[in-house]
Amino acid sequence: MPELPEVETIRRGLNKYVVGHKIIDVEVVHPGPLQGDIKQVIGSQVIGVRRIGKGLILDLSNGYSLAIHIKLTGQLIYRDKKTEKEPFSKTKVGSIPNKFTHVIFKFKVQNAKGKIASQKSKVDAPRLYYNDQRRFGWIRVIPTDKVLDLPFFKTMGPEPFKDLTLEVFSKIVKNKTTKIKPLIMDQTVIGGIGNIYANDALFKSKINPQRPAKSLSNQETKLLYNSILAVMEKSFKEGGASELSFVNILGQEGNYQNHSLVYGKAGKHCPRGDGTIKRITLGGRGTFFCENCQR
DNA sequence: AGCTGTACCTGCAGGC
DNA sequence: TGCCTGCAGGTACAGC
Repeated sequence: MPELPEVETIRRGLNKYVVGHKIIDVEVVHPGPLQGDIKQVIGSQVIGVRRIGKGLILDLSNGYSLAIHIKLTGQLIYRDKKTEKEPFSKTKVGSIPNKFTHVIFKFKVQNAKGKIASQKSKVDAPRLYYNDQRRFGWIRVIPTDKVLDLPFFKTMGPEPFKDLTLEVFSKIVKNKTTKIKPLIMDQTVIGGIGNIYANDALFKSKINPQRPAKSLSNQETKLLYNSILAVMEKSFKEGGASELSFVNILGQEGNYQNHSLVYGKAGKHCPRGDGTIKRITLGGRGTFFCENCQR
């Protein structure tokens, strides 16, 4: 499901296909996810795309930004003349647009010299489709200089591959009585880790998810830190995890779910030894681990 | 302050 | 077959 590697995969896709485009129209099929005045974005150019934790920010030339959170089942799918023949997932997308399409952004393309290329009609315009099956996601239209004041971004913790160094991670873990799995999934503590990678990183580190954070030895802390990076790097290579509805910018599935270590594998044989993967609930979330080798 | 439980939403799996 | 229930998840928030 969408965690740091999935959202980063989408960010890279937006950077490749959407940055530089001018928004000429926005079709609102269902206004549910929208907050703020969406008309505000029409006529502006997409000048950059950022990711903060599991959130995305499209910065526009008119001083506004689109802050987007796809939560569990959101999708951002780009289509234009060049990409319309690319195959996309039949099971996760089906057709474009579909009954889960809430908002459609329509663009003019900018050429290498910075000129806006001519577009015959809005019908042929390149498009970005925002789909969301469970409607948990949101799109906020907000002045760029106010984006980081949104509580979700303002409280975001340090992130793997950015400012979450081993030293920072060690300080987070040290002295905390909280159970280690809910702790690393708390976005205000560390940005970007969700259920799949928390489960797999703890399995890789042979640490029981119920352990109080402060019970981890220095060696275990380092091992967990490296495991978080390792499972996420693996996921980047696999194009993300399409456990639920995740697809990339072209509507294609990732493959990490076929390589996950323990997530969703209750009752299955432990991939490392003689144990069986057990499922418990921790912090209200499904937690998968091997009692035999995670201690 | 920090924790737990629940709401949000809807497709799907499982039970009868 | 088909209805019904419960479950999944990231985040926000109420309540202890």
